[in-house]
Amino acid sequence: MRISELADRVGVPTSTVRYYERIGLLGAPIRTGSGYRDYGEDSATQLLFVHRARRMGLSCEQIADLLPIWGGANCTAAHARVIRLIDEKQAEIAQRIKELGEFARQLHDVRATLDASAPTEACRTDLSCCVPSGDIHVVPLELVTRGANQARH
Amino acid sequence: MRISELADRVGVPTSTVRYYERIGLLGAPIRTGSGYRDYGEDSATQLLFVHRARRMGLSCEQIADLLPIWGGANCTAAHARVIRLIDEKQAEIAQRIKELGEFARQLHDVRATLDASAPTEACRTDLSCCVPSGDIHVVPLELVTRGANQARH
DNA sequence: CTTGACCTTGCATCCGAGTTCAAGGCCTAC
DNA sequence: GTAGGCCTTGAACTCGGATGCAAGGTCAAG
Repeated sequence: MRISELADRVGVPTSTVRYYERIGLLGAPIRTGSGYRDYGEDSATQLLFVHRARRMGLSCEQIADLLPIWGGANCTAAHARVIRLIDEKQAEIAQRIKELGEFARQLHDVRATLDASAPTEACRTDLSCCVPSGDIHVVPLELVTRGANQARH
Repeated sequence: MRISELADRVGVPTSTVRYYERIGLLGAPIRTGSGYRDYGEDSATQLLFVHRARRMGLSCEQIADLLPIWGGANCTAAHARVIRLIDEKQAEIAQRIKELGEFARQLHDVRATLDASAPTEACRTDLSCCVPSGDIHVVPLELVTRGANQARH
């Protein structure tokens, strides 16, 4: 398939596809006789992975670290290293989720205060909600998600 | 307190403090006779909030949207708008948490495969783990966190 | 055989979020 | 009173992650 079809399927501009190829996040595809890039299904799968990973907040460099998993090159040597990388990424993700949960709880508290009190009174809540004293407990995911659903309907 | 003390307490460089003032994330403080910035406790509290929010992945623009909560200016008029903003932020956060959870699950699957199989065999797992077919279920937070703990010990 | 949509390359530009620099003023200790 | 450390400003610079542009090649329809 040509570059625009690939780009459309994954939902990125063609300029981004070329950029990812340039920085090594997407392998160079074969070319047609006239020099056009010609992609297969594997490219779509990989590009989708890269695109998703970017949306999760991983940097291009971090994604490049993860890609050898599917590269196949230098496979045996890379095995232990790749496992360690995955563990690190998972720890990072867990940390991010935890902090996001805390932040959501803070916002939830502010909202509750605003909701319950007269406008004029609520405005001077003085940031104390932002600097929680004592231990912070992780918000149960379902609680956060429920808040989101309320917001949408 | 002077700028370097404020910056040290919150853990950002002074250049960042001036930058936040410039783009409106931190109010301009009073000045000493000689023109030095002179901050009070409120500034420290607000700067801490901004710094935390940045670390959660909110953009400066998003943070600027949230700040009126504590601004006090134009209070009554802003009340409903601020509640809506909080709901939106919570929805965004919930979405981020959900996607991060999905991504963590994918990594978890890849890791399990690598762990269980011979290196040479695992290397050709062909990305199918990245494009889950069917519905994706949110990873329970505790599961993700457990993975992180395993990684650390 | 032309029109219009698509493709190629390299290079320049943009954006957010800071960081660094230059040129100079303040302040405290010695 | 001068050295060294902190402060001021505005402007320029950095960096990651793209995006856009110019100048030209390809290709299918009419």
